[in-house]
Order: sequence, then structure tokens, then C-alpha cells
Amino acid sequence: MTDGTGATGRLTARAREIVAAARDLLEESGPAALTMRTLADRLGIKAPSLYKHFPDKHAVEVELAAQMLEESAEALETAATRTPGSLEELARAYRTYALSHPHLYCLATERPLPRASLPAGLEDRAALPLLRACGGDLDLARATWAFAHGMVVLEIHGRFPEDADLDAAWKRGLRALHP
Amino acid sequence: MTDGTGATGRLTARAREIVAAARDLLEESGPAALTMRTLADRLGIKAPSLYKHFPDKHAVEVELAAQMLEESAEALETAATRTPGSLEELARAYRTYALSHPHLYCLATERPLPRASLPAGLEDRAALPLLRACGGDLDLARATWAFAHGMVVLEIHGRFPEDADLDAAWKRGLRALHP
DNA sequence: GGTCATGGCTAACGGCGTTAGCTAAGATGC
DNA sequence: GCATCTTAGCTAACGCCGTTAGCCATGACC
Repeated sequence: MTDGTGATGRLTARAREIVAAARDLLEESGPAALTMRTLADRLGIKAPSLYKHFPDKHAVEVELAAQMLEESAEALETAATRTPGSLEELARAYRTYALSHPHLYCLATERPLPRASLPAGLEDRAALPLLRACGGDLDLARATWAFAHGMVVLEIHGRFPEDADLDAAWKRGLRALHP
Repeated sequence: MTDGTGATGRLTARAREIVAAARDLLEESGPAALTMRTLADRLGIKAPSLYKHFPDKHAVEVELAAQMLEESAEALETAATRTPGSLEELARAYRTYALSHPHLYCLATERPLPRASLPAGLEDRAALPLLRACGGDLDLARATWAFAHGMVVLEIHGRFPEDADLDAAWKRGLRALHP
């Protein structure tokens, strides 16, 4: 188990404050509200001062993506520990986490993974619980991940019909992928 | 079969030229390159003139999303006609279309569906081939759609490991969902 | 106590979407 | 055939955005 931020040591204290404020802003008001000026405002400083701590806005967003990856990994690990081998519980944890942090989930997900800037091993760690639940079948794990990600983003972006029974679609997909 | 644009009659000729230029710009250079100024440039006019034809940039993007929906529906219908009942061929058509137009696919997909501005019935039409291939099982169709969408967007955004065998993951997922 | 790094600041640049207001050209009505 | 109105362009400008340059106070270090 980690410190929950994954950035202690990698970032200065002030940089972590900035990331925390950025996260609040993003989660409360969406990606359009996450501007360098409003972020600085929330910290009681001016926008250019942010560049003493991060080279550009993208670097802040990468930090947010890393948080999301780390936290979702933790959520999956917790579920796997509580109910070993249950893909249903893993899926529930994934869905719950993503829908609790929709803006963060999309920010972290809808662009290339910044592997170079990520803590070593984080990507594998996030994938491991699902891979184990799939008995080491890499193809099945990837297919299941795609299914879960697809369900979550389609739901977040309101692509399903209003009256769609998403619980039933989840059940049906999981039953097929993990009989 | 339609005219392939779906907008004849709904849009003026000039508006259709603008959408066509916007599409070229988007597909060639990505969403960041799609600005009102560069779009106007490509048409040999100035940015404010675009507002004589569309109320705002979003309206242009909605037109692009409608094109994507229409064309992917056509691709699926063609596949369903050529190889009736084959989910493999449907999936291949979906993947091929999305990967041939990645920026357009993401633009149309990574935001709420503008149902009010869409041609009537288009959403249902796009969903029908898959629903039929699933024997009318709505839950299975939605699960399969989520799987396919997840595979495509994760591939587009480079989220899978470099060496991942995506063909195998597609096969594995489809085999599970449609035994 | 002088030196230097830290972390603020103001002013400004170029690009964005968008609005206001002007105008040339063509269609329309009598 | 002329007046009128609509169309579709234009320039200028506004308020945002990310970002850079350059200045300055504070406090740590030898």
C-alpha cells in the first residue's frame, strides 16, 4: 500500500498543493474550468507563478493522470483482496471508481499514456488485478478491459439511450467474458 | 442508401463546403488544428464570415459527428449485407472504419451525443446491424458495442502496451461475446 | 554579511472563439 | 428600371487562453 498520492518525493510540497487544487477544479467543474489562471486563483497566486513549479499545463495534467491510475489500481487491488478471483467485484470497483471521478477518468484516458512521466511499474500494477482474475490470459484481460472501459466512457458521455439498462449490459458482458 | 453526406437539404451548399473543409482539416491534422481561423483560411475567407453559416464552432463539430455516425452506419450495413449474421465481419468493419478516421471517430464519440441536432433515426440506424447480429438481445448488443468501442479508443490513444496482440484480443472478446 | 536560490509579481505576446458593424453584389418587388 | 432587402464577405476589437521575460522580496548558506 502506498501513500495514496504516489507523488510524495517525486514532487515538491508546493507542486503537490498545485496538483491537489487542479484536481478539485477538474472534478468540480470539468476540464474547461481547468485553466492556469483559475488554478492560480484558487491557490491565491498569479498564473505565471505556476511555471516555477511545472514546465507547462500538460505536466500538471500528467500528474492528475498518474493519480487516477494509482487510485484505480488501489481500488482494484482492494476488491481483489476482499473477494479473490471475482471478476464481478473487480468490474464493480472499476465502474464505481470511474463514475465517481468522471472528469479525472476521462482526462487520464482520452490521450496517449505518458509512459515516460509515469512512476515505474504503475501501468503494470494497474493491469495486474484484472490479469490475475483472467487466469493470466492476456487476450481475455485486454478484451475485458476494453469492455469495461467502453461501458464506462459510453455511460459518462451519455451515449447510451436514456432508458438503457446498463446494469444488465454489464452483467451480460461479464457473463460472456467470464463464464 | 443515402447520399453519403446525410446533410443535403438540411444544410446550404456553402455550409456543406465548410463542413467538408473542416473534416479535411480534422482528419489531416487532428482536433487542435481545427480552429475557426485555419478553417476559414482553407476556404479563402476570414474567420468571422463562418458565422454567417454556422452559429458557432460546436455546430460545425456536430455536423462532423453526424457524418461519422452516418458513415459508420453505412459501413456496418454493408458488412451485414455482404456476410449476414457474422459478428466477426461487423466488428472488422467497425474497427476498420474507426481506425481509418481516428480523429473523426474521437470527435464524434468523446462528448455527449447531440441527439437534438441529429437527423431523425440516425442513432437507431447506426445501432441496428449490431442488434440484429445479436439476435435482438439488447444487453448483448450494448456489451458488444462497449467492447468494440473500448478496443478502438484504447488503440487510438495508445493505451495498450506496444507489443500487445490486438487481433488476438479482438478474437478473444468476440469469441466470448458471440460463441 | 554578502551571495544565491526560491517563489512570488507585472507586463506582454500570439492565438483562440466570438461580436459588432460596415459594404459590395445580387435578388426581388413594383 | 429603379429602390429595397438579403446574402456573404470584410475589418476591428473583446475577453479569454497558455506562456515568456524580466523584476523583486525573502530567507538559507558560507
